[in-house]
Amino acid sequence: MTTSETERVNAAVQRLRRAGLRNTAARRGVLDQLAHAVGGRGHLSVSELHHALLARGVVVELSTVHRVLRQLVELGIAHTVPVGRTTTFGLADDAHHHAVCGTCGDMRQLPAEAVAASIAAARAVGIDTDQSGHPNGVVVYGRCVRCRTTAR
Amino acid sequence: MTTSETERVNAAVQRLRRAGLRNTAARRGVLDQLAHAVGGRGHLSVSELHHALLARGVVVELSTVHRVLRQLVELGIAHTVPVGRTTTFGLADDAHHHAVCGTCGDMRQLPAEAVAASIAAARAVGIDTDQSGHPNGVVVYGRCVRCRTTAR
DNA sequence: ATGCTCTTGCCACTATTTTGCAATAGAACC
DNA sequence: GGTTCTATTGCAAAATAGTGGCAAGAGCAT
Repeated sequence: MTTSETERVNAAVQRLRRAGLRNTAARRGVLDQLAHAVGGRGHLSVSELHHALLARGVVVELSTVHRVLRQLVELGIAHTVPVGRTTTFGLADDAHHHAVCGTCGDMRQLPAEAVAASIAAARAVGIDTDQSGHPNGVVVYGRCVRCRTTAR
Repeated sequence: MTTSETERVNAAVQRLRRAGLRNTAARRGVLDQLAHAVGGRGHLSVSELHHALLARGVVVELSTVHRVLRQLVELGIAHTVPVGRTTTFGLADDAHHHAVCGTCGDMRQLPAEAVAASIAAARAVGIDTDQSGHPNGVVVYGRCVRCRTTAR
């Protein structure tokens, strides 16, 4: 884990503490994984997260991972992106949005500027994204190059 | 059902026929409901669709509704928008995108122009939405006015 | 070190979607 | 209209995802 990852996890733990939540192994583990994942695919499903934790020796129940993630989302520390019928989770500490391949689930980040017009259009019809916590943000569903060239 | 709704359903049935699929009561029923729903909330969940069909006297199994919807999506006749942990379905015959309240599930349509920049940004990172069928399009997740003022 | 209370494990349960297989029903052809 | 071929549906069972209760266990303020 790089120092930047450590810092992000620490910052998140501080926010938990301020919300009156304790610094437990399960929460640190989940935050570690999320911070680590940002380098790669960016987001993880609950079971990916769970397996990664077990592989690292952090023994937690799947239901606990669900509970931890739900709290992180409520506090705005993590955010969700639905991919197919699974929900994926990522750290929400820098403002970004997502482009997802609906076929393989691969995901890329989109900078806030790129989606500003969409957010403005949504606000114009009464849907506001300027709320901490809760699912919010822009998701563009499409297909990645690989899935476009491979099969149909 | 208005004539425009009938036309949309007929057009969809033609596409089914061209794809070698039969014109069955279940498929017509689902298409009717989807065309009818566009006037209101726009999208329906599988069980909303199922209940609506039964209420109209179209007796079909829930699993059949699932199968029909999957095919419609594969053919690009319908498209999906994930809302919480349920999937909602709508007709895809006019190009539109969605703004969704993550709290109550309420949904508004966004015109293609409004989200063009987001689509371009996604394409720039390798995710292309110009594919018929399969989940595609822009979804803005936020909160509607009612859910913003009510509670937190 | 103690005690208060948040957290977790464990487990049962709901909700949603998928699948195999036999029976049924489109539609092309006679 | 009747026949035939095969896609489609009903049925039922199972896979997948997430939730909720409760007692045991673990943070953390003192």
